[in-house]
Amino acid sequence: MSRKTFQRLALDERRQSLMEATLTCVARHGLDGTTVRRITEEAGVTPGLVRHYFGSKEELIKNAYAYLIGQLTARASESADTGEDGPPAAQQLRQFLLGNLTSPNLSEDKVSLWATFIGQIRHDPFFAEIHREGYREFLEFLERLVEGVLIDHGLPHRGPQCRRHAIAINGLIDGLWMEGSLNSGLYNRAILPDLAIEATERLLGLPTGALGTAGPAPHAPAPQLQEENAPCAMPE
Amino acid sequence: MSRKTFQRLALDERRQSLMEATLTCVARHGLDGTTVRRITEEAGVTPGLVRHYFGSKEELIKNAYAYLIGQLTARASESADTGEDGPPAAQQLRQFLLGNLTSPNLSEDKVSLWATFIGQIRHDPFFAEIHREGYREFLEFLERLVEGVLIDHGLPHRGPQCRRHAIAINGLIDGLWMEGSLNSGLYNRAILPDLAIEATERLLGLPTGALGTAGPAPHAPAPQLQEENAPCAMPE
DNA sequence: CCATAAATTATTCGTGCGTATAACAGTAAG
DNA sequence: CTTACTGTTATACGCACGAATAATTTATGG
Repeated sequence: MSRKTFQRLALDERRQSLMEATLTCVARHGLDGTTVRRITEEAGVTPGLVRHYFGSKEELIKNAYAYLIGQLTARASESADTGEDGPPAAQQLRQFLLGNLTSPNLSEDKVSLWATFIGQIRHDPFFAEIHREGYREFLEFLERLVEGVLIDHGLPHRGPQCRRHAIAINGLIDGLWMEGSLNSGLYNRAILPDLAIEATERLLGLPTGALGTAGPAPHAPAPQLQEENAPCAMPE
Repeated sequence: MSRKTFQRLALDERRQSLMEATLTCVARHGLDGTTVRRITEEAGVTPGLVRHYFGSKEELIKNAYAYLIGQLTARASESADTGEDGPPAAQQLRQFLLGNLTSPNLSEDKVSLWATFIGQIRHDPFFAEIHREGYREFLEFLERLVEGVLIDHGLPHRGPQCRRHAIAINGLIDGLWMEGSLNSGLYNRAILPDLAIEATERLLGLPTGALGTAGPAPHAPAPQLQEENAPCAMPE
């Protein structure tokens, strides 16, 4: 009987690989079905490595959650690129909405992971802190976009008003993202981007079409009603 | 050493007691921290009863989830009483929004439970079905309220339009409910009812105040900013 | 008041878990 | 080529879990 051959990976690579395997397991089997043995099998290593790199299973899971939230918020923010001379605020906001309500962020895996961890907030302050930070970042980013759009349209844009708008739009995005990702089959999820854009226009008191209601993007064909981007594990 | 004395309970009482103990455990310790021993200790009985009444732990948890969703949707619908000669549609919609964004539905325990079970939808069709049914009921109820309000204001109220509005408002409610219940501390959750009412007015194109923006209810004093309805287990 | 059935407890069993430890192997420096 | 280091594997331990079974108590009906 020979010993398993193995590769030595750089510290960060191995850690990342284990965290991603953890997320895959949680998405696939839930937190209760996520065992050290399964995680390490998914990552192609042996259980001992969890202790070596993270000290305990619990610590690994916490790190994996922080890793996930980092991905989600980063991707959401990047979808609307706010450079020095970037696109006008309206288009940034539009892209932000689109980025949150289309693949890959609109995914059953992601919402499943997200919900599972939300359920932990109550019992562990660490999860609460990570969530809180991610939410704050999301909200402040959205608030800035809203302010820009209001200014461009000559609408009142005092701080508290922008914040209220951001809270409402954020709620709208969250709710649509969840139900859309879960895809109960009560409506075609492809209608969500347009629906959110139109709703945001009304919430902000913008004229219809101010955010470019028609179609998914300036260029790119209208999406056929794809079922689910099926074999999408938990990529980078 | 004497044997524990016990009470014989009616079938439904015992089942309900076990389901409530299960929800308490899941809210407090998460699904992974919910064991048969803990559940039955919470209910004041011995582990054998789970097998006796539900066959297995898994079956008990599924029943508890269905029980929870039944409570949530029932309470949400009842908050806006739609009787034969009930209040006008606007006030019903207003009460519906209030009912979802104030205690007891706005609760960290409830959202924690809800999220935990959402995380199971992906791996078990039973959970998916329960969720789907609850969501459908919620959405259709909301759609009817929206239609009533639009009619009263002489606005267009074709079916597809009502549905789109209902989807958006439902998303708004869900999102605000979640973040409000989690109470990240980024804003006072007491602003949510007003915020939601104002946002709904804008979404539907109603004149400001059409849903009675000011104050929480026709009669009843404005709520002081209570922190959390603290020792609130998981009552009926 | 007794007999019968059902509800509940007490105890046991096997399994899979997280973790700890020791042996091994890939890597890099001298 | 050798040596030291550490990433990695292999194995074992103790414990808590879900489930099953047997024993006992409560309630019910004649």
